[in-house]
Amino acid sequence: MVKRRPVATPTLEEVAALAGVGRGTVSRVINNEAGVKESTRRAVQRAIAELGYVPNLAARSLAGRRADAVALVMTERDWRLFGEPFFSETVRSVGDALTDTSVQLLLTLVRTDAERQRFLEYARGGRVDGVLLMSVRAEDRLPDMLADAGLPTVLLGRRSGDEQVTSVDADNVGGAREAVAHLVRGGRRSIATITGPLDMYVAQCRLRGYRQALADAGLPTDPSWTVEGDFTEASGRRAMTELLDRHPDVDAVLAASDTMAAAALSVLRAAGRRVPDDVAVIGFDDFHLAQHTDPPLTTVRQPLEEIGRTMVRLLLEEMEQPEVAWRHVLLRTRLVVRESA
Amino acid sequence: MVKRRPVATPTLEEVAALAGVGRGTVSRVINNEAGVKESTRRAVQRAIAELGYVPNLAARSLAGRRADAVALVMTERDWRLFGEPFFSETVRSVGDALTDTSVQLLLTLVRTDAERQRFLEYARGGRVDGVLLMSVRAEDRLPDMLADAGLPTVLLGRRSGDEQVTSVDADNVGGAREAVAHLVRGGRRSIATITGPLDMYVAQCRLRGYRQALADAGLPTDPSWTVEGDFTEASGRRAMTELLDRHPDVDAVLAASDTMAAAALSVLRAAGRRVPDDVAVIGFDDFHLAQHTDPPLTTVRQPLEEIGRTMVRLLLEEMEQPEVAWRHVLLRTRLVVRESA
DNA sequence: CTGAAAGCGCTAACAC
DNA sequence: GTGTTAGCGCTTTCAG
Repeated sequence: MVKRRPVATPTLEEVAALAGVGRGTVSRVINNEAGVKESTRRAVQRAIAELGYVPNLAARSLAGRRADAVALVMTERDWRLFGEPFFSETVRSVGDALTDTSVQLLLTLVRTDAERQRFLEYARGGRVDGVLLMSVRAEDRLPDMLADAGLPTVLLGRRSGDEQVTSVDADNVGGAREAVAHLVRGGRRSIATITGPLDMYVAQCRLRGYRQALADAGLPTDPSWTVEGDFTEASGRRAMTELLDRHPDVDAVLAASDTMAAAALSVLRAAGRRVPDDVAVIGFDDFHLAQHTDPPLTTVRQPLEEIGRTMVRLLLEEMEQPEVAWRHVLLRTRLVVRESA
Repeated sequence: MVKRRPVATPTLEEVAALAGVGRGTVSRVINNEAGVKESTRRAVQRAIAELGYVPNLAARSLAGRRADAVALVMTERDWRLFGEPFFSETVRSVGDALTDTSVQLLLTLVRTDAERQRFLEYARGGRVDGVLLMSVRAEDRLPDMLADAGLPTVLLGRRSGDEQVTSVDADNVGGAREAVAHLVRGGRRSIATITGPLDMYVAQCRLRGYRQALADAGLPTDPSWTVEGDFTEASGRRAMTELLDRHPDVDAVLAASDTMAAAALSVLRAAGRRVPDDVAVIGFDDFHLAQHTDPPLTTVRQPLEEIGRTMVRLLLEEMEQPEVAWRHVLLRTRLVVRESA
């Protein structure tokens, strides 16, 4: 019924006194260091249990100069993706990759300038040993500020072609290229693409892959076969309508997101086209497609689990041995074929 | 191209030296304390800027005994709700409520026992000044352990009728009661309910409200009109099918979740019932209903924004002035009528 | 209004 | 193996 007053936390020194040893020894025990006689270790542990001792992390940080925590920053854009599998799966895999360490994962929301500033002080203030950032806007300097402050920093995706901060990304160029090559092999020749917002590097890459594949196949790349979308349902509809208008003979579409692929699909069907017999549609990932279309479309799948794992690996590496330069890791996508195109 | 080595962070002392003042003065300036001559304040700020000084938060915590951060814990159950508006809206409102403070919000995942233990050490170690917990399982002792450790702790929802930790909850009893009263006013007499898992307090409350309303109206409460679900689509279908089987004359259903309400709706329609003319359906919240049904059903809406705001308020209050006892706040729900039942 | 000094609780280096 | 000691960088009295 009555809440206990914040009990004065016992200190390491009190533990040492009770156990009849020095502070150093207690420190060694709680940090699981080797070189402590088994009997004394036991005595210390008993004292710890008896006192209900919990190490003061601020003191540990101050003396040991590390926080044993990393932050995963979600910016405004991510926030709207909160429910997206792409997002939650990545977070999950990051958590999984950290599960066997003593590193606490902290998710932080950075939506406003005030939050951004607060986080910057938090991170530069040493409360975390490293920072993971998701889908940062091209013009966002936060990653640079963190990296410049000497904090190990890893991005999911790159902001541009000459990203200066360590990053992990799916091989979007390769993925798009492979998808289009698949279409070509299936006999398609009139292949259009609905891109993402072209001020985003990921969208540029996917478009580049599309173009490369066409070039590889000796097919022309007329700009009229490319329509820019913004990853949303609405933009996908608009783009597909536009494409049908320009090129009634289109026989395949590469969409830069699953949402736009689904939208394209429904526009095509409404227009009386049969998918995939008449027109083939390929999107990136298929979280939404899996729910909204029947049958599911062929997709370029990103290795989300591996992305999270790799981000953590790079971060931990940089934490224990500061790298002089940034690194970029590209992970291969996988083409999941669900139709006989 | 080359990452700068972690620059040795300047300390408060260096700032003091450069500004030609004592450390105490610098401390007062960075903490915006009154009682510093304007000219010296300016001098200090110049030195801070020149050196790029950032306070070491570990040292500040150690000396000042506070972390300026609070954690919002997501347990396994929440995680599956990651994409749920109920979840993301609550997190958002918590973030908003904290936006004008200097308190950093940290979202933490607690899925496994290892993560749970790690978080406990993190929190008890003083890295946060308070903890918010979402939808904790009835048997979960984490909140008690935190509260016992003297940490201000606020729950979203209660684990049982005699919750011993401060909590904020929607008035589920009142909400269900109001919904059923509305049905009764509309002339319904054969009112069934699909409950949530009855080992969850929230489900018990909603069932109680249903029963109270029937009693209020002088209607009998036969157990055969109550079927237990688990908030999911599948359980809603099963329950509705069962109800139709038992009571073909059912003319209204109160479902303890929007998902189950949507499921009930589709089962009813498949059975040839007209909704709401023939059978009225009311659910709690309507994030899913809004997408999946047409027309949307009448719903009992929870004040999510207010819930987050209130949780933060209580937490901050307890942080600045430790309460002796826990408190519970119940927030009124709102019945959103979308049909002429 | 401001400087000096005493810790906050821990780690790590160094003796024994 | 284990005790001792010197800080880590800041807040907070307490003088002045």
